[in-house]
Amino acid sequence: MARANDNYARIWKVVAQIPRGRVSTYGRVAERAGFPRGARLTAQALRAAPKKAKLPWHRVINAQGRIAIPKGSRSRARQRELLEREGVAFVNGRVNLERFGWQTSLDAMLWQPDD
DNA sequence: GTTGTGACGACTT
DNA sequence: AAAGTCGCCACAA
Repeated sequence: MARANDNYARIWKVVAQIPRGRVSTYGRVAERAGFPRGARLTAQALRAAPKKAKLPWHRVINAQGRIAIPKGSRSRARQRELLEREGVAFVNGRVNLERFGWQTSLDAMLWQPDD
């Protein structure tokens, strides 16, 4: 039987693959890690992620293109900073997933650094 | 063992 | 557009 920690590890592995300047969602990360409906697992895994792992945790946002961390939290503002620093634009507090969403297959084909 | 909760998300009212 | 409902997974009480 797989322990919880093993599941976290699978999530972390996927998160680590998100390229700089791109974002993914909790649901899509979970899906790619083998948990078709495990969006919440991704959230758990990221909260539990050791700093030592140096994961690009900030590249994971919700399916609405919004930062999911509760307002008022310190990391919330930090996540936005880190993303904007990578060139991810926020419009009305939202990221356009069409543009910045990490699409593994399409990435190789149509991702242009400029746009 | 049960219950409530959440950095979620798809669907239905 | 907004508010419920339900499925999912781990965790705390």
